[in-house]
Amino acid sequence: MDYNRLADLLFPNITTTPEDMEARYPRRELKEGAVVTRFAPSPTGFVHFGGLFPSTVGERMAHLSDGVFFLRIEDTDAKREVPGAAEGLIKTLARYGVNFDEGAILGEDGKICDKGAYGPYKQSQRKEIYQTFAKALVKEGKAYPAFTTEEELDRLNSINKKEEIKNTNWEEEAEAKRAEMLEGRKITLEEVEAHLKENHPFVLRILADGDGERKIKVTDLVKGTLELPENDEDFVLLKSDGIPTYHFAHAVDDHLMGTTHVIRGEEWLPSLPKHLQLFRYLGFKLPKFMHISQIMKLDENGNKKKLSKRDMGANMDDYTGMGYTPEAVCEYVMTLLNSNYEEWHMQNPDKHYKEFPFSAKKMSVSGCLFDYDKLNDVSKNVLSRMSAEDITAKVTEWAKEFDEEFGKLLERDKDYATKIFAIGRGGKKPRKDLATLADAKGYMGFFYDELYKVEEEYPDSFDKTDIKKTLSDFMETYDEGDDMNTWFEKVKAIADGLGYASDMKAYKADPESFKGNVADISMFIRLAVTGKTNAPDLYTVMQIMGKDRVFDRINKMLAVL
RNA sequence: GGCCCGUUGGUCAAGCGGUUAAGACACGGCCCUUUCACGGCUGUAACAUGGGUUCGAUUCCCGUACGGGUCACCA
Repeated sequence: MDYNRLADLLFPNITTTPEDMEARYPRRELKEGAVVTRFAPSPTGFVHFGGLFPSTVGERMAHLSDGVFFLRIEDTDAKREVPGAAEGLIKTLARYGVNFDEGAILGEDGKICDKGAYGPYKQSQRKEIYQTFAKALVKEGKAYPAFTTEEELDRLNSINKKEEIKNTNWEEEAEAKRAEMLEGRKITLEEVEAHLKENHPFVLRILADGDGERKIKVTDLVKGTLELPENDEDFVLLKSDGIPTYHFAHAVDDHLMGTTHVIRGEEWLPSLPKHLQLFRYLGFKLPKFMHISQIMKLDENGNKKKLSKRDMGANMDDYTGMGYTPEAVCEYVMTLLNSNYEEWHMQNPDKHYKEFPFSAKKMSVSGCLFDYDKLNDVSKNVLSRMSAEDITAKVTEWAKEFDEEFGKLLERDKDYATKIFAIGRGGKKPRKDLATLADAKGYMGFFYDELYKVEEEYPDSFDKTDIKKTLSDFMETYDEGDDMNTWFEKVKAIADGLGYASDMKAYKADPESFKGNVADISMFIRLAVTGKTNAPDLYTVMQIMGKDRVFDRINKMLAVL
C-alpha cells in the first residue's frame, strides 16, 4: 500500500505537517517544577459537582507551582452542544474560585474568546491541526479509513447507544467487532478511490499494534502504578465529519498546549491504553496522569452510585439555592480532596484555603460519598466567621432571589438586621446557628412581626396563673435601660416570688421544694417574646426588639392564656 | 460478560511489617449555662473474607465476595 498516496487521497487539502504545528506552538518556557493543567469540559450543560473536583485540583496544582491553568472547550460533538453552556461553565467555575490564566475565557461582551498563544481553545476550530497529524499517521501506515454507507450512518445515529450498551450480548459483540475491524484493515487503495469518488463518508481508524493479552505499566499520580492491557482496538480518530474523537483531540491538544498534568475523572482510566498508544504513535512526550475518584451518592438500594446529573447537589446552582456559600463548598471540596486540610485549617484559622499546601499524593484512591452533615459543619464554621455586616449582606442577597418576602424584611431596616446577626458573633467562640443562608429565616424570623408566631405551647406541668403572673410582673419591672445583670436579677426576683428557685444549684440540690426554677420563668417570657422555647440570649433579643414590640407580644400572649 | 479500579467505625479518613488502630463529622452521656447555639470532657463504633509469605500482618502476594467504573463516529 502506498501510504503517501492514501494520505493525499484522504486529506487533499492538508498541506501542513506536524513540524509546522510544532513550530507554531513552541514549548512553554516556565520555571522548574511549574505545572501546566487544564480543565476541558464539553459544553453540554451546567457545571457538575463532579466537575468542580478535577477543575479545583488543576487550578490548585497549576497555581501553587506558578504554572498555567487553562480552559479548553471540547466541543467535538455538535449534536450534544448546548448554546451558552460554555459561558455558564466559566461563570460558575469563577464563583468557586476556579479561574483560568489562559484559554477560552469570557470577553468584555460576555462571549467566549481566546487568550494565550496556544489557541484556538475550542476544539471545533482546530480541525486543520488534527487533520495534519491524522494525515501524518496515515503516511506512516498507522491509521486507515473505514467507509460506511449513508444508510449505515443513519442507523448508527438512530440507536440509543447507552441503552444498547446495557442490553448488549458481550461475546457476540466483541467477536463481530473484531471481525469487522480485521475486514476493514484490508481495504485497498482502489477501494478507497472508488468510495471517495462516490463521496462516501469515512472515519479514520488507528491501526492498533497492541496485544490485549499483554499488560503495560503506567504510573498515575493518584492511583499509583497501574497494569492495563495494551490497546488492540482500531478506535476512531476522526469522525466522518472530519472532527476528532476525544482520544485523538486529547493527545494532539495536550501535547501542543504543553499540558504537563492531565487531570480528569477516573472514568477515563479504561481508555488510557488508547491514549498511551496515540502518544507513542505521534511521538509525543507523555504527560503525567491524575485520575480522580468520583463522588458517589447512595441510591435507593443503599448502593453507592456515581453522582449523576439529575441528582440534587449535582448542579452547582443547587448549592446556591440551598444557601451554601461558594466558600463553604470550596472548603468542603478541599476536605474531600486532601483529608489533612481540616487539620491545617484548625492550625491556620485565618488563612484562605488557597494557601493550603495541596498535595496530589494526599488524594484518595476510592470514591467518597457526598456527606451533607460534613458540608453543613464546614458551612457553619464558614458562616460563623463572617462579620455581622457580611452575613447580613449575604443572607439579604440570597433572600432577594430565593425568598422575596424575607428579603424585603431584611432590606427594610438594614441596621436592625445587622444587630440581629451580630448576636454572639465575633470573638473566639462565635455562635454557629446557621448551616446555610436559608437557615436564617427560621433562626431569626421571630424578630419580625410578619414572621413571628407562637410555635410551641406551655407545658401542662406549669400552672397557668404562674405564667400569667410571670408575664405581668416582668412587664411591671422591665426597664430597657437595665444592664444584663440587673435585668436578670429582676427575673430571679419573679422566680422567688412565685416559689421557683432563682438559684439553679439550690434547685438541683432539692428540686422537690420548688415549683420550678428560673430557667422555667425565663422560658415563660421567652415563649411569649420569641414564640419559641429556644432562642439566643433573651436580654439581647429584647434590647434589639425594643420595649414596645416586647410588650406587645407579651400582652397578646396574656390575652390568650 | 470481558477489562480496570477499589474495600479501615454510619460518613470522610490517618496508617505505609510490631500502634492501647489517630483525627474530623454524625450519634449518646456529662460539664458549663436562664433556653438554644458555642465551648470543654467523655462514650459507642472499624481493618470485607479465605489462603499464603513472615518470628509477627490492617499493612506484602494470591484467590473469593462485595462495590464502582468502562466497553460509541459521547465526552
